[in-house]
Amino acid sequence: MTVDGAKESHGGRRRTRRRDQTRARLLEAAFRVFAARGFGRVPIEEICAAAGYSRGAFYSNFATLDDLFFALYRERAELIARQVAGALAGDGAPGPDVRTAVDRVTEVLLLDVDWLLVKTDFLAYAARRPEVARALGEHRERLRRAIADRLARAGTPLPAVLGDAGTAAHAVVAAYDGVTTRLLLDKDVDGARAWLRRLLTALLTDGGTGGADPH
Amino acid sequence: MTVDGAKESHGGRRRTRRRDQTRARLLEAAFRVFAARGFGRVPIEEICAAAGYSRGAFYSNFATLDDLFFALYRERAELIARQVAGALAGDGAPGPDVRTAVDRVTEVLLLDVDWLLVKTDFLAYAARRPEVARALGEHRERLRRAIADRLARAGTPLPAVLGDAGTAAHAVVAAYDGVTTRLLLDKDVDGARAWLRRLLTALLTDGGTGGADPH
DNA sequence: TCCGTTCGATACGCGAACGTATCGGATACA
DNA sequence: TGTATCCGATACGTTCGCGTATCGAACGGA
Repeated sequence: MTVDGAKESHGGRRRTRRRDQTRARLLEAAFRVFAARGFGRVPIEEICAAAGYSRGAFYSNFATLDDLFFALYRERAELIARQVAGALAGDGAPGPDVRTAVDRVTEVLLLDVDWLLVKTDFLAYAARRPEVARALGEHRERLRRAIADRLARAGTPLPAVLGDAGTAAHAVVAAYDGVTTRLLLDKDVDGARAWLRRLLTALLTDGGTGGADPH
Repeated sequence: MTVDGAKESHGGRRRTRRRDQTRARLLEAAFRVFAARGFGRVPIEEICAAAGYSRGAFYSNFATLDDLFFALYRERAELIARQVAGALAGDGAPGPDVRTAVDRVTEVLLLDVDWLLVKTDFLAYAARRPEVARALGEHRERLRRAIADRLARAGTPLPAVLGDAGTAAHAVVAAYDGVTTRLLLDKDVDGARAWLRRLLTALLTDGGTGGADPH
């Protein structure tokens, strides 16, 4: 066993400064490389090279490439989740209606195409590994809950087809995922953002001006 | 150049029966293997083994693994597109309102999780290759057009937020993509289908019973 | 400043997968 | 039925990437 840095359960580690830095640099480089080439087509050495290290550094910090990938996803996903939650929580002033929430979320999400690329790889990865799928599912659930809370707090009533705030939150996530797919193909971030806003508006408010009654 | 079967521009090929069969079998096997393990983690030999052939057969029919992957996607996508178009065109009797169309599409789509897996891989693949992205984009456009036509033919007016039928078709595709993501994680096909129907209903009809007016 | 620990670079052996070249058997066509 | 052609199996050599073992250097604590 050369690898022990992968386990963080270590009680009395002594050196940490340099190690943490290399680990962080490896993760950062991995993000770039994965985004550019796709997970699964990336040899370990390429990441090390991008980070300015040798394979020795990698094996000292991670057990396997999957390990690194998982850690990378976890780290970034956590970051995004905090951003979204923050944007949703800290939008007190303008009034708690749904539209402002939509605007907030739309601004925060869909910023970084590279992240969407990596996220898609991770989805494909997780979809074939029940364990990972569960972890990813839980993470998404946390996000959904934040959205549901925000929607519940809103004054505007939701369309009946969607039902409660929880269901509506699911819809929001689905819209986000849907827009992601399109964005990955045309790379038009601004367009995607506008389109997401439109979708969310259509979902979360009664169509309004549209046409006559249903039926 | 051992490979020439990859190019179909060949004017006077002489043998075709056996060749077509092995090609088909290779594609079929590739589908299974890709679905199970994911493109990018699959050695050529594994596909050949699953098809009951040796590497020689592969190299005689395809230039590279990417080649096969692309051909595979193309074939299956064409199939699905025809199914969807068929379902949309051949629903004359029950009346041309949007709800029946939604039901039709919902039944046809989301049948095969394996296909969704491969499709996701292909998305990640295409997102990094402008050429492929364009091809995939065109394919999706054709699908969208079929949906838009059907929507335009429908009696029911669409919500104003979505605007014309073309935009609404975009929304339909987005919903489909969104539901796909969820389905890949929880593998609940029936749930996904019900959820897709709900989403589409919410998108394509004015919420109806929901709440008061917007503003 | 000195020392013990740890980190990461280098060197090594190994196995996997690749792509080509060759060859025997199968196949369409006369 | 004969035969020229094609197809796919087998047998290479090579390259790539992996994981381990070893060692010098960096670092933190006294």
